[in-house]
Amino acid sequence: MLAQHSIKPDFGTAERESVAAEVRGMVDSRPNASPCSECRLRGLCLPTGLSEADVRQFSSLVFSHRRLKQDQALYRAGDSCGSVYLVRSGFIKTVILHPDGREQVSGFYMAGEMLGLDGIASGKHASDATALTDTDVCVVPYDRFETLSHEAETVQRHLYRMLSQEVVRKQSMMLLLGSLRAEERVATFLLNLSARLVAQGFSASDFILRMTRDEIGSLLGMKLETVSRILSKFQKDGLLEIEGKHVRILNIDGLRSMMGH
Amino acid sequence: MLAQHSIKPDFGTAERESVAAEVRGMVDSRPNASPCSECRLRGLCLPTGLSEADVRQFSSLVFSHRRLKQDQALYRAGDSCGSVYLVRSGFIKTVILHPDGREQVSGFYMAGEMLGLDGIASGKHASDATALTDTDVCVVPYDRFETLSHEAETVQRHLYRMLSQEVVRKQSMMLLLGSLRAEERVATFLLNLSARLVAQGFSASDFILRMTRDEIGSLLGMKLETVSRILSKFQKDGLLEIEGKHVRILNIDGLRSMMGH
DNA sequence: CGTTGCGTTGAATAAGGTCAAATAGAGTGG
DNA sequence: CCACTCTATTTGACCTTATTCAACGCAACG
Repeated sequence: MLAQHSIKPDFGTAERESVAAEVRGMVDSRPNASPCSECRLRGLCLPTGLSEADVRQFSSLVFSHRRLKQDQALYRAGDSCGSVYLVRSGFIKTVILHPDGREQVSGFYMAGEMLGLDGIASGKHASDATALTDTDVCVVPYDRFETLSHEAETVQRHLYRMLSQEVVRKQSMMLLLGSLRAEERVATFLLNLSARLVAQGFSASDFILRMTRDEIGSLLGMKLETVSRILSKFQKDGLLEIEGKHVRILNIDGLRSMMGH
Repeated sequence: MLAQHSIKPDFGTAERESVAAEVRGMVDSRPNASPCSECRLRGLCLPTGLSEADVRQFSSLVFSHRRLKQDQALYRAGDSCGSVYLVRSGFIKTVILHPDGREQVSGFYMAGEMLGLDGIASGKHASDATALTDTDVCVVPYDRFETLSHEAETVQRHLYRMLSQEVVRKQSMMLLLGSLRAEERVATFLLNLSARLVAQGFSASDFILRMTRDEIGSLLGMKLETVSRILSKFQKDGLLEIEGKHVRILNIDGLRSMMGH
């Protein structure tokens, strides 16, 4: 019932300051080092079919890059929010807080994925974002989206799409949390993770979990023991091999069939 | 385990056609009858502090109005989506579908609230939207948002905000579904409904549920029997009176204290 | 009136949570 | 390099919560 993800005691308070605040304070400390046109993730975070001019305009939106060490916060709930973020490399989790102190992982974000979209509505972030591994993000102040949009319709539409896509994703999570049983949730989670890793050119069947059982359980609305038991069961059933955080899917169709009834 | 909200057998196939398709076919059958500047919901669906010119521009976005009878669909999952909708009066539920046939209510929408935002990403609606009562909506083709945005930054920003707000709402639902117990969920639901009714000028403590126990349960990730039992318990505990769909909250603080352990 | 959908309630059951113990691993300081 | 510490993970036994199954009441409606 208590907060599950307590702050590591070995962080000094300075270290715990969220980076977002830091970034907002900067004028232009890190001009766009590598333009989007040369980024290997271009196909992931930019819409396909952009003209060179469009890409240049999008590139101009990227205010700076930001490096996070493992366990460092990108932003915290309540921080004033002027930017959205694109993950370049690494892994980030976002966590929502219930007034009574309970908290829940609301998403994991990997290369090419955009986060921070929940902060636009109120100007304050509605969740914490924390790096699960050393992570590199592009910082995109969204007022630039708004002003640039006058010139670049394609870029503007892209943000609309990203926002809508996030609604769709959260909606699927609602379905998962409200209608699927524990085994179905875990199978869905693994296959979703696998598919997203494939989009980055990694193996669909052999990967490392960057989060703990507790964090997986928190996202899926179940206890860590349940996650562990289900992973063990999947292994016993020959669907996958799991050794700590290393997953190898042995029977992807079998796993798929666990997703629905 | 089967689909819970089966189509009423007394609907003919023509009747079941979603209205969205119909609307898209129209050129301009119902020019904006009542401009936004005169709408009593202006404070709800428009950002405050808009200039008269801004309001006029927003008003020009509203393509047409649409009247739905109870149980009629506004759109269905898979329908191609060119508009978002603002509820003028009445009550709409949206339902997400799992590939295996299960379905779940993803939201209820009342006057002043915007729906259909999940369709922007892919150009196809990701859910069904069905009227729970006779309902009147404003149809806002969002390509107009995109083109008009060139002139009206405020209006454009408004859509960003609405989209982001929807992300926040879905996120709160994730927290509810993943971390709250059944009683907490029902209490949260009732108080949320109450607050939204207040925004429309209705009583906070005395209102009619426009949805069935099954639909409430579906939104909250529990069975209709559980909803019924919990409402009865709340009544027994003197928190509220319930008689069918008529709710009267007797102890709003008591109910609030049910939300968080 | 019979039918049908909605709601309530009770009893039995199953799914997942809680508690506890044991093990494995990673990182630390000596 | 080793002992120590801390955290993550696994697994078992038991318990709680919500689901399932079933019966029944009620109101609307053809």
